[in-house]
Amino acid sequence: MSKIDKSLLSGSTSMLVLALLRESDKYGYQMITELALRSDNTFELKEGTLYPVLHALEKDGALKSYDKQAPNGKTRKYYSITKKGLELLDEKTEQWNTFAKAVNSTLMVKGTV
Amino acid sequence: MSKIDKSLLSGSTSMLVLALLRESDKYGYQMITELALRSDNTFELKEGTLYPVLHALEKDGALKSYDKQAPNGKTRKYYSITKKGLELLDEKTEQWNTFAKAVNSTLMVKGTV
DNA sequence: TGACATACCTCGGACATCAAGGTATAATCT
DNA sequence: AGATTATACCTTGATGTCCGAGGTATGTCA
Repeated sequence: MSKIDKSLLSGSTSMLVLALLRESDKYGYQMITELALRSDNTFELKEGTLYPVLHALEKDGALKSYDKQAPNGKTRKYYSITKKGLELLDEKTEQWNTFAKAVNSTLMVKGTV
Repeated sequence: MSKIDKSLLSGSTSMLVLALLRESDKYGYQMITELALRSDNTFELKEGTLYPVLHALEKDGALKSYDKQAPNGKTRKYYSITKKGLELLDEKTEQWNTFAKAVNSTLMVKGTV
């Protein structure tokens, strides 16, 4: 439903990807559809955004990839999160919580609570 | 304290500015110090970011500005939020809530509560 | 006098997002 | 059989945001 300003997404994309992979290994295309599904289409992550992010995370050692044949014959590139990736996720989650709290308290300047 | 990834801020800057101005008219320099204070230094809005944002919001009709002499002799440029700005703030706030909810639900994929 | 705080501003680089394009295979529709 | 759609990967170029670094100017304080 609700389309949100894409710029809000900025910086949180890699966090969301890491969060998805903490659950289980996934391949790129799957992450896009899953994110859209779970967020009720709030996130419509684009391929042009995701793939570079995945490559960067892998280069940083936060992810590892392996190819796997799908039942339909297509080759899928699965990603799994590493120990380093889990640590990065923790960091980013903490930052997110701090950020969200600060935004909310700023938005409520009217003291309306 | 906690420095957060500046990219998280992306897109929310104008929302925060509008929120501050909903409370009362303020001048640029003041917004920077107030935001830092209120957010416990989570937001360290830079001048190079703020001033262009203010100019853009004014150009869009969301803000109006007027000069006012400060007791210390310096001329301050105060901004006040317009009806259009209030509507914009409502929009952005709603988007923010949607976004934050979606992020949180994605982060909790483990079902850990 | 020099240093610092206040108060405004702009420019250029760095980075993230995404539209648009590309490649290739398989399934489905006409 | 041919066309379209879905799956699945990728890159490039344009755009937009943020900020470091610089500039201007006034007032205060040592």
